[in-house]
Amino acid sequence: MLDIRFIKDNLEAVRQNIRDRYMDADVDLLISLYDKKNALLRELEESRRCRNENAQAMKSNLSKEERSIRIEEGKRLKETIARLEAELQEVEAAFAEELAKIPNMAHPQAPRGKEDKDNLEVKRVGSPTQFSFPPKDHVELGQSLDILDLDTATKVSGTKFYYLKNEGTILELALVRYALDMLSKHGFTLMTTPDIAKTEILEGIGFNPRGAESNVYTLEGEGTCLIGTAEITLGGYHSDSILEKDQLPIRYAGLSHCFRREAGAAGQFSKGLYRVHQFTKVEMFVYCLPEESEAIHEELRSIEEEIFSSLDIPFRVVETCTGDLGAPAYRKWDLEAWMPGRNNGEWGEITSTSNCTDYQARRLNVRYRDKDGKNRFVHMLNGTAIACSRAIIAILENHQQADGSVRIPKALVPYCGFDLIQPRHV
RNA sequence: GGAGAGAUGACCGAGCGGUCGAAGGUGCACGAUUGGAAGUCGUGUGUACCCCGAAAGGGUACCGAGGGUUCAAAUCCCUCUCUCUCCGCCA
Repeated sequence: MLDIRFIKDNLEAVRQNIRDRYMDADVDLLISLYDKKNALLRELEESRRCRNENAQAMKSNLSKEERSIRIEEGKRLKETIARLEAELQEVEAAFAEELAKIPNMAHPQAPRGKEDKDNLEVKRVGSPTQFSFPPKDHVELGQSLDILDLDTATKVSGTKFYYLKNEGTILELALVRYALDMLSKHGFTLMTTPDIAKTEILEGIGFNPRGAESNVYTLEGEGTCLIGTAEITLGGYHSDSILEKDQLPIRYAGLSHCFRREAGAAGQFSKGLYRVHQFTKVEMFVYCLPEESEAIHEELRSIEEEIFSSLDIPFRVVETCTGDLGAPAYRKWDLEAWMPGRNNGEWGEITSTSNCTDYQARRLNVRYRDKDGKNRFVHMLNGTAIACSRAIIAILENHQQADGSVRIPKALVPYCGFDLIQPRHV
């Protein structure tokens, strides 16, 4: 969330930002709730002050009559306070709800636009793979290599689930280990995180677990959810704490499963492994000082580039437009890999890195102590190292050969223990 | 899952209806003493929100969390969470 005082001081900028993001939030309602809340708070505090004064006065020796007058006064105040407290609670809840709808401010350079087609290509590494034969898509390849089983997963678990088999299983583990080794070299602390988190943590990160369009699986009667990304568990790790300034930046690499409902995703490209309900991901997460977050954001992007360059996968980098940023992000870059099997060759998102500045830290209450002794909110950033399912698509489709086999990228061979996957079915 | 013990400020630890934002100690900061250091002495030392303001200042809340009793709760009652010990179960 944003700081209400920042909003008050920058009303027009906040309104413009909401328009730029094509979001639905009512700043004027928010401000009127804030003013109402404060008026009630003042009234309540005044009543409490009277109550304390009254109680204080009763410590001394009083006559019977005086004492009973005081007690009556106390009873009256008690009722007033109870009434005001109930009213305040209501207004505060409404205020919090509106405040949560206000998105983070956007980086001045973020392209203004509504949808992903308005994203700005900023860089290309490699060029779309050329084939001397008609390339297959990863679903076909996965079946002929006998490393992927979608049909049985549909029977057992439903659509958008999958089994990895044989070399597919190894390939996923190899990707995980490869990413973890690389992040370890870059100074990240490795973690395997829970796959479940409390609703309040989800909300702090900026997810809305409830509501019809929610992408989150909630667990019945638990107040918990299946996580959609380890960003949640890594961002919640230091909630309600004050970090030492000299321990920043903190870099975590989190391995977790990710669960997404993907309800209403029918119209979007969803063949095979691209849009699934469960996948495995290694996520980068950084807590840092405000003044270093922009540089660290670049660092996260360059690590993502390093990973996919070293896997010999052609990709481009796009800067996400305002309408596609999502509420918590100040700035976001996506890496899109070339996917030869997708609509006869298309770019498809494989990673994403966001600088969320202090938007998440404010709600999760993650601070550090500054030189002047003041507690300030940290900046929080996240980025995908490897999302296994999509990385597997990119590897299979780009590294397929005329005989139907798939070459394992050199960097991954030591992790796989094989350099080629050969067809089992014809 | 069952039985018991506990949760107080940066830390240790007292308090067990009104004199408690909270004794005492440790730590930390500043000052004095010293050639310097140790030591000693003195002073200060939480967070959040609201009001006012140039600054100073004032108010409210916070003693694991939530609810209750009372004119008044760290203190009494209820519920929950967490930690520790023992038992059970288990990968």
